[in-house]
Amino acid sequence: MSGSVAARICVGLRNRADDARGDAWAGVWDLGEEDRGAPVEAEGRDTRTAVRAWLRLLTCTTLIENEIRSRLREQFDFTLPRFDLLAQLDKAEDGLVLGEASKLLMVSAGNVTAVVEKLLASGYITRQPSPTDRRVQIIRLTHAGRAAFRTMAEAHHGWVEELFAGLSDDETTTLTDSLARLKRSAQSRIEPREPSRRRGA
Amino acid sequence: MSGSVAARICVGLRNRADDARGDAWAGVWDLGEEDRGAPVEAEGRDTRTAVRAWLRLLTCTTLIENEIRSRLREQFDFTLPRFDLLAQLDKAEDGLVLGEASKLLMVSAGNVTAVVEKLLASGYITRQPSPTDRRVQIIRLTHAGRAAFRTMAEAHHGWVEELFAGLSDDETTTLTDSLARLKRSAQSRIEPREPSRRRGA
DNA sequence: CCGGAATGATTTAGGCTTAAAGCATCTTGC
DNA sequence: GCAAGATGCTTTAAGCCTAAATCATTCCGG
Repeated sequence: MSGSVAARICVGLRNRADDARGDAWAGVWDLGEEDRGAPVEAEGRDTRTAVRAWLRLLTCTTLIENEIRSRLREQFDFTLPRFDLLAQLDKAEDGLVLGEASKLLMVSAGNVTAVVEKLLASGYITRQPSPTDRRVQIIRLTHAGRAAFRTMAEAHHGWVEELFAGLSDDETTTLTDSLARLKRSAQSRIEPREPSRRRGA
Repeated sequence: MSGSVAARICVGLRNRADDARGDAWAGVWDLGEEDRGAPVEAEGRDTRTAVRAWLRLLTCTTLIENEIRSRLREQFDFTLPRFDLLAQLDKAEDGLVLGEASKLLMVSAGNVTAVVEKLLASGYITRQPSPTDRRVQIIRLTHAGRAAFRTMAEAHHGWVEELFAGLSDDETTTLTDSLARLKRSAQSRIEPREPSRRRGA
């Protein structure tokens, strides 16, 4: 996510804009009572509920992602996109086709090309064309890449546990289940986007 | 989020890397049984549970964020970071100091400067130094900016509801509450980062 | 008052990200 | 065979994002 956060409430504090890291967060959560033309429907089906959930989802993710990105940079001088790609490769026993990586990471194909270039330069992966289809490029972890990833992954694991430590196991599991349903909900409502036709349609 | 997703399972499909949009998602969710040196602790306190939750959180957010970004671009030719900044300004009755915007959006100060520049160019906001402190810059919505934001926000609202439509109100509310606790958990474990001292300490 | 420190914003260098265009290769229908 | 289209990757232009350096201003202790 190159995270970005939409729409939270927090007015003012004009003459002392600091201490936001401490307590200004407190009031940030309520959606206030502005009702910018989003009418409550007759039967009372939520309007606002979903938006509130989305904003919290986005804030949590951005918060945690920024922290992980920052620790990864400070402790390993490594970037999150590269780590993410290594993670995918660590799980794919016989390497990944670039297009697969693009889908798994939910980023564009051009982006994968760029990140791969960096990882090649550091010697963490290899890239070779498929023997059966010369359009296809297959990337694989090197030994050095796997070792580096394992080290970072262990730290990463610990960081995540630390950041989630305020939630019980049950609560975490419940959250995970809700998110699975949310993912299905969103996924089913996103029509597969056409890959940009050349001419005509 | 400049979204980026770490560590999911999904091996193979070497010779037909398509259809990932349909069903390849199905298996993507399990964390498999690789136990890369992350030992289950004696008393059975979770290890893995938190990481699984984090990965789902990240995937859900990236999925939804990408979709919203894409619709915003297609339907309004607008970017998400700019929309997010307008959203903050729409809620701040008497404008925002740049530093406040930076904290609310959880992005760096330099980034805010860049996005502000763009919004100034489109005439959606104004920027003026504070009368009491000439270091401080205050940004405000113009009428055009507010109108444009309200139009986009209404669409945005609808998109979010649509994407969450598979969850009941109760489930959505529960999710929101869990995320509030998660945010507190993470927040309390992130030490405020020093703003880079000049010389020495 | 004055100098050092803190604060707020901008600039800079580097990296990630996308959409769209382009190139190479493969597939398909005939 | 072969042309038309599909597919896989790379390139390009533009924009987002960060950390660190820099500049301007304010604050504070003396």
